[in-house]
Amino acid sequence: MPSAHRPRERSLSTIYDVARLANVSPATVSRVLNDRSDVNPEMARRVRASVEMLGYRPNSVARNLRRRVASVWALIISDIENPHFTALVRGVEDVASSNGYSVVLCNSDEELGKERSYIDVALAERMAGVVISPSSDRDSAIGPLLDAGVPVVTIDRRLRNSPVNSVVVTNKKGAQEATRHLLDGGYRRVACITGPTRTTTASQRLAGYRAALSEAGVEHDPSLVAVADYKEAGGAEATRTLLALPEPPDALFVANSLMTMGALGWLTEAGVSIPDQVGLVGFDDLPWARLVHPRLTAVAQPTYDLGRTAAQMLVERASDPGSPVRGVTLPTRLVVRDSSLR
Amino acid sequence: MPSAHRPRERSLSTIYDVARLANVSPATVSRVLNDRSDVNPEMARRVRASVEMLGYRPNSVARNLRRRVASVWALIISDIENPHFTALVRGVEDVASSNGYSVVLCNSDEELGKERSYIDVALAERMAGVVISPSSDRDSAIGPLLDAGVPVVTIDRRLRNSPVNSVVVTNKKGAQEATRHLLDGGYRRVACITGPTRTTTASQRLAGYRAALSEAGVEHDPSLVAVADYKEAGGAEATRTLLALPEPPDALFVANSLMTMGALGWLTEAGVSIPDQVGLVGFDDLPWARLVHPRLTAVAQPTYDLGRTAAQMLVERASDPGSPVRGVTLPTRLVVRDSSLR
DNA sequence: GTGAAAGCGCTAACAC
DNA sequence: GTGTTAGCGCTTTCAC
Repeated sequence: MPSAHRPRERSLSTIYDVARLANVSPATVSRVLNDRSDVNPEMARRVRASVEMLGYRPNSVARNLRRRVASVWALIISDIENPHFTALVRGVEDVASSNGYSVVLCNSDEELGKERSYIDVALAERMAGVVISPSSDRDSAIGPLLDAGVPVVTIDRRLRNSPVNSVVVTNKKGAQEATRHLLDGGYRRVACITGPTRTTTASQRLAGYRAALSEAGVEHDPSLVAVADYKEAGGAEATRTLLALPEPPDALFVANSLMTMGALGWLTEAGVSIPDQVGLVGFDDLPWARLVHPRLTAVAQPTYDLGRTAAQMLVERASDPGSPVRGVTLPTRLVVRDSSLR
Repeated sequence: MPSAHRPRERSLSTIYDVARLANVSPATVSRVLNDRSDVNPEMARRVRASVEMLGYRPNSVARNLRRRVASVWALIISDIENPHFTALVRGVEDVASSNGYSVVLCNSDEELGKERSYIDVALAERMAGVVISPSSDRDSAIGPLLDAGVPVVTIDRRLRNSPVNSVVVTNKKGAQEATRHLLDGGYRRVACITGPTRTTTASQRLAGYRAALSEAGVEHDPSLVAVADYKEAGGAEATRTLLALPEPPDALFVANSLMTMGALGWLTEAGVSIPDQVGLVGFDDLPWARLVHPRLTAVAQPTYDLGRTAAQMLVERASDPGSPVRGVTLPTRLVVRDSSLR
């Protein structure tokens, strides 16, 4: 990792330049810039004029060093190409900006190494808070953040053994309803394609699938469970494997939208008719779910609220670091369309 | 904008703590941490052991203040929910990380105000570079970045009147091919739904559409051009308006994928048959384009390369600030599927 | 090769 | 109210 970091060429003006031009002390400039009331209006006017004239922009690096904390949050999501995660962003951003914070996004790509390096960045840059969808329920390295007293909230997924706030959805229940819906529709061999089992969403959705089977008195066939990577290609590959089974499934419950897209693509190209030969239900409802053929039945999640709630918990935690750890669970809703109705 | 920023509770160890424990000077610790060769191996060993023991993490804020530049890039994209922009991210990230930089994403949401505030953040945090898809070709406020000597590259879109590197695709040519394809297929009244005209992509794609019409000797009917917002709802609304025309179009060229999705959704719900009653071609090819019904004809873009190239130009610019301003244009490719073939 | 010391630009005591 | 001053944690001359 070469780092060709070199200082800037032109130098920006500092608070001292402004102070000199306005004929006041740097402290007064600082007071004006931070909207502190106890400044003579005439001085304040002069300061603002000087700021304008010099095109002065405060150096947050110096400010953060002095204040010991930046006014930026990191939002570390596990897959930038998954629309579910990008939809969360707005909810977080809205709450952040109304509380005076900026949000920077970091894409961990389901890789613990990248996740860790972004946690390092957040810590090293002294960011004011971190919202993270952890790539692993055990190995995510948020310890240093907690040690440093940085407010942390996990979103979409939980952490085991870590005392942090979290916002998730009813993963098990949603998966159970989806699977039950397939069984109720007369499908007999329902398979499940889930995600990396080190994520709580994957394990909970799998648990919901299993619960629906036993509730219906259907014997659980382990060969009908495939573990993939939450990505499109993984979903396609898992579908191929499942359909190649001696006794292939007649329905698929797929644990996220990208894998559902993969499954749908593979089935379509293989000429498997949906919902007749194979029924299909995915977790995550997205705009294109009603545009594909057949229109997809899916478990819808309140993504904006997920983001909003996580952000609110972060604000709460920042203002009262001693507040008890909470876990919020938001409801999912099964949206029935054509892919599961034969 | 309240800002409830308060200092951290627990305090992290500093370079002085490490120095004391290792029985060396802070300068030596700094040398070890920055991999400078001229340090006694035994001392280096002691330093590393102390770092380990204390769980010491360098404070980048202090480091950046001293070095006058951070090792982070800002990637300011205009719509986090547009898969085209999220696909760019990987290309930028890969090049960044192999050059020792981290990337933080900022979502400007096509709003100049948000864009400006993220530019402020990038500047205030002394970030090492900025890759931006400007929300406006004239009013984007990158001036302060250039004044400060921050390397800037625009991606996907260009800026008029600003001497900055840029990476774009053959917008006009791609749009022209798409429109020509519709005309060649026998469609006579081809409409165009474009994006905010203050973006170079929207104006170039519109220009390509017009070029194809005149090339084919088709008279240009201004009522067949709709300007929308590059978002799904806007595409649906524009489609509704166009189809309500006394002489409605028999084909649509739509300037981005989200609006194409909106158009497809509206047409489907209105019972308009594609491609028979109305032909449809979109700009941007996405995974779901082949899964929808009918399968979408689209102009494909080399998104990963777009990101990669922009990042490479940023590296180049950082190492040689005096290098001439360049504009790179990458090729698009028309992918013909069912939505345009009757 | 190593350490002492200055200083990056800001904020917050503290003195007036 | 306003100014003086110290210091946030690091890097980097400059002596040795």
